[in-house]
Amino acid sequence: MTKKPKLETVASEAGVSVATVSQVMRGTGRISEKTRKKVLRIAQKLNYVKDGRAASMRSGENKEIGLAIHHISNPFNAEVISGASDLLEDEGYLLSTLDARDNATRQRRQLEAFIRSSRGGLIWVPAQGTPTSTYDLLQTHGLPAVTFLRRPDVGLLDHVGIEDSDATAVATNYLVSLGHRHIAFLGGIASVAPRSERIAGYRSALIESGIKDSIVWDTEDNRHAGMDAMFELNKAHPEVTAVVCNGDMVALGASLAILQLDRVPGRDISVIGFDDIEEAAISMPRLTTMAVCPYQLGRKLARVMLDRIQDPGLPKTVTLVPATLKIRESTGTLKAYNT
Amino acid sequence: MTKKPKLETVASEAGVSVATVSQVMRGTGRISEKTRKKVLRIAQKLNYVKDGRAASMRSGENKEIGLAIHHISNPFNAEVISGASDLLEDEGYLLSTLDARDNATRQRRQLEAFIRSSRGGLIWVPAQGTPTSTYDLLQTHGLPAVTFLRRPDVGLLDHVGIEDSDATAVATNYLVSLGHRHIAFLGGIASVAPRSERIAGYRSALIESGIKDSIVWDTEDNRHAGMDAMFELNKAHPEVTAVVCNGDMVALGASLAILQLDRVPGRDISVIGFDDIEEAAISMPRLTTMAVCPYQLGRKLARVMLDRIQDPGLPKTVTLVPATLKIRESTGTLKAYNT
DNA sequence: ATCAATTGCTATAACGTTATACCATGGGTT
DNA sequence: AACCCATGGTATAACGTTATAGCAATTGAT
Repeated sequence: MTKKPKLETVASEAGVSVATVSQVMRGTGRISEKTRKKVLRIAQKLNYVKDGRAASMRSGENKEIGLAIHHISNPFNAEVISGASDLLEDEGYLLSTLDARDNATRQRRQLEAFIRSSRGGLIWVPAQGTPTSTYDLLQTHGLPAVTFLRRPDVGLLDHVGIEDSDATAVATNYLVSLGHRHIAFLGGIASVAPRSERIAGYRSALIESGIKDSIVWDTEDNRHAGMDAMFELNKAHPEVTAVVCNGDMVALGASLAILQLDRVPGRDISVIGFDDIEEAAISMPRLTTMAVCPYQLGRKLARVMLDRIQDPGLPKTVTLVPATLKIRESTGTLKAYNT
Repeated sequence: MTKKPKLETVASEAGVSVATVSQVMRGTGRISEKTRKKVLRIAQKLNYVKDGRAASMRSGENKEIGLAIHHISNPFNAEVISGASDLLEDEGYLLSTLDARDNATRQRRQLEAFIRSSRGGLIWVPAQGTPTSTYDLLQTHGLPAVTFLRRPDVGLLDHVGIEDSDATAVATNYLVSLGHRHIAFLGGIASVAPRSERIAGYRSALIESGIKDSIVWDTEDNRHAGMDAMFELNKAHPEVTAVVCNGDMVALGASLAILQLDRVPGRDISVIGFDDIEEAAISMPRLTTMAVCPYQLGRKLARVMLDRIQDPGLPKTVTLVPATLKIRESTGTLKAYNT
């Protein structure tokens, strides 16, 4: 294996200076067509790839941007990543993903590594219990950052999220319109955004309809936990005939629990999800949900990130995308015997 | 926002030289306890984080390693990532993930970016149709690399995979032992490893049992595609009473299709998966599958990567982990009227 | 023939680390 | 006093790029 080629290697082989080679590689400066061709040919022959560390150090540019999120396996998140990645790649950036599994300490370490390598930007969902010192860290190092889904109290960063409160209110109102009176909110742990806002939407819808009973039940946002939680919820509150879920994965888990209790989602107990992941349209029964288009959300995220990189002086922006009710079979009118 | 602090900033504040600060930060050299404490205190105060680009450039070390995979949203892959990430973090490395969505061109671009930034190492699943030039690229630049799941023909890299052929034979034999005679293989596209090996295992098991009928049906490896494919398969080959799937996601999709045909997986048609993702244990019906522990697989992968980094001269290794049959409800004996 | 402008290229100083070599100083031993 | 040898530091040259300034030629206008 020959030594890794650098500018100098190419330059001496081509009989020109490193400056010339550098300019050829970047397509800048005034270079005759003849030497340009020659340098390119030799660079290709030697398999030359520039050292991005040196380049980025000198030029201050870095086309690698990071995305730090909890639970990449969540299909919603995965689609967001696809959307962001597609748009960024079109602009010559590279998106790499970190999964902190919602652990603030782990996330801190990961963000430090990002700062260490002076990444071009960061899109992130703050992990649960993120201390303000982490926001400070980003601030002092001037890393262009956009938060996603969870909006921190310190509003120093750009943010892209969902109209959580409105959407959850719409979902709740829909269940009320079907005749349900005992409606629970299921999913999420602690009161991190956006869960707290969703609960607010849920509560305000109930109050508007003159329903006093409000039941909020904690779970981690995955299928298994959602299933277990639904069992518990049903045991503790058998009167509940409808649940608004904090995400489709929880809703799918809840549906599973209902089926295992020999009831049918949408007939005996109504379930409404949030996200509209691909599986929602093919599950049994098919899931009624508050749909947001995660792919488009990802693109929006990338757009905000690019704008921030291009002009760090811009005022901070907050973008909230709406969610729309998608009615399928997991919801239905309240049966007579349940009233 | 203050300027980004560097060694010099810390040094002048502490009244020492940059060399001293550098040594303190790395815990090398001879430094008195007194100045050590002082420097550390000031570095902390200034939120100093070293520039990894400069450090890595000078020292030749890089503690960032990359994982390039198709479809991070696949729960199996996600668990592998967790396992690898945990072990690597313990050793002070950072793992970031790239999703090429099984596109060779996209993957090529991503790997080039990795070489540009001289990452410490690469764990990857070669995308479908990866040209040999991509392997060459890794070779010429000496990037320590480990392939995963899909073993390239050019055996120049370390590899960690699954005993695909054996496992699929075990699955097929189990179905035969339940009385099934018309068994199909469902999932995967084209003949990339490990699918071709799985098909080999499936075929050899059939031949051993004296069954001539072998049906291989293509699908992308996700739930939706699996469902659609099962519909088609059933239409084309209504005689099939059992399917061996190329992954749990396909198997879950197939189960869904069977249910929608008003049949029951495990009673009318047997379904057997591969991977044993978390959902397999809670789906309806619960999925019989060839279980591998993806988390442990991830750790193994990280271990191989670290060994390779530590000693690039080591002979290349190939590790194949076994899969074990986990019997649940999606498989059952052949009913009389089906023979 | 003179001056100005353009073309094509090069020399060189950064960027922020780390590795190496080196230099004081202050004991202990003879 | 002369020596050795720790101890606790510092100065400085890399690492591989890019940005800037500048220098010969060549061309074109007068």
